[in-house]
Amino acid sequence: MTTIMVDPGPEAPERTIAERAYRLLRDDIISGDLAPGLKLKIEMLRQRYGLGAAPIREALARLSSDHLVRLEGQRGCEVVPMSVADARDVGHVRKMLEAEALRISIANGDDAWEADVIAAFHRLESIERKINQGIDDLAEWERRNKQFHVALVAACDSPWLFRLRRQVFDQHERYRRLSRVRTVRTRDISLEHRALFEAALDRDIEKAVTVIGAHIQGTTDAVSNALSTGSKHS
Amino acid sequence: MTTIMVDPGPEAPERTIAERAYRLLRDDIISGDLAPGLKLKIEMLRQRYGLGAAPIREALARLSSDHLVRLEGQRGCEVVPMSVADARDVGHVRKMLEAEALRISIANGDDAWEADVIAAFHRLESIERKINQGIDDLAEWERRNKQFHVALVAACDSPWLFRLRRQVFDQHERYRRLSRVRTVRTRDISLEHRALFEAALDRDIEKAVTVIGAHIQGTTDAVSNALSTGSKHS
DNA sequence: ATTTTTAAAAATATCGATATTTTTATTGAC
DNA sequence: GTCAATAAAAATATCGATATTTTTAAAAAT
Repeated sequence: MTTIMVDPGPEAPERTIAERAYRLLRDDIISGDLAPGLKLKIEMLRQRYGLGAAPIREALARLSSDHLVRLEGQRGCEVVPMSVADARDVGHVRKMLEAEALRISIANGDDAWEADVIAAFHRLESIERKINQGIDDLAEWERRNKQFHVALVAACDSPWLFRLRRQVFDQHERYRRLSRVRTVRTRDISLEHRALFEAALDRDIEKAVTVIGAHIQGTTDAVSNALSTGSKHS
Repeated sequence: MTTIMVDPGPEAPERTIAERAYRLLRDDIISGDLAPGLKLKIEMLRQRYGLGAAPIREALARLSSDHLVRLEGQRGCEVVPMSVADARDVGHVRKMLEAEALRISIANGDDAWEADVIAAFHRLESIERKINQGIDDLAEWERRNKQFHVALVAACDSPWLFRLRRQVFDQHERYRRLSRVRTVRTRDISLEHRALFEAALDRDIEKAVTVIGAHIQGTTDAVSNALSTGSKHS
């Protein structure tokens, strides 16, 4: 077992209320339950989560450095707004980070890494099959999709690359979720995942990088289409 | 004037005590006044800065997402430790981010950008001359060095790239400062800066990317030498 | 009918106090 | 003398209250 231990990221066990608040807010912002641009009033959040003001404030401070929340001097804070331009920017940067992380991971990955990738892929495939049959569990798909992508880069022995990749992945996820509400699924993402999976296990770095690039670009395009067409109504 | 407006980053005008605390702590961590690994006790910080506990806690929360401070559940927090491995990792990622940002910036930069780069370069050169003559103002050098590097990538129209670049630059700066205490200056950094400056104004993207890569690698090597030789004593 | 002033309401940022948890020190057992 | 259990001290996390600032609403003036 050589698969590298990377720091737990924001997913450590919750020892304090502040951590809990951080997780809750984070999830709700990424999922869109707290809409982009929404003013985050402390009292409102207190009621929503049943937590005290102090832990919530701390959580908001952390989220501001994650660029999910915007602090504004003496006038509270808001969920970071979303835009087509930002979606493209996030896509571009994510492409770069994923590509580099994937390069390193494929070069370093050992047996345990392969096993994890295989497992994650199968879990993802099985839910994608269900979804194609009409059974709708997007939340679970989101989870497994994330796990698959994490598994691919898990052997990247660069904590910094890993961290930044994660941050930008989350940003991208927010766009994916925002646009999925409005869009019809047109491309076959399962196919892209399979291509990615096979390239990774073949240790074909250039192929894998090309595929992940196309994959991310595809998502980015879908997102910016959905956003620019569907932004007036709704 | 096309030079792109990028968000102020963590350098907005200070409207609250929490922001002030953030800035103070941040500067002290990057400069090394608060040593790597140091336990940050609230009472200690209260005394040090003459601020209340609540704003300090908020600042620490923000810094934890910047990865300058490590929160640890129910047992306070500490300045993120430093290591040779981390220095190399930071160097590697910084190289990648600076290169890409520089590519975009050189491609986009207009007259105003050129003017700013020229100005920043001259400011940096003049202090480097002074330092070579023995006049020691490292703090000012650090400031101008940072400004020069910012000027180079100022026309990078990718807020995300800009933001991540800045974060990693700060991390790298912490290592530079830590190691400068112990090291004799051996390479001629002014020369590297001049090469970078000229390549940028010539719009020679590949050259500029090569030079910045070597520049960062040089710093990284100096840092990891200083750290691995001088780590026992001191 | 705007715009400006003034007053009221709301929301934020901060403080001081307290309950909990962790760390340190002490005692007692083997 | 080392280890475990216990007690004291220290430090953290959280709450409730308050002072400040911003926003909203109302009144007055041009």
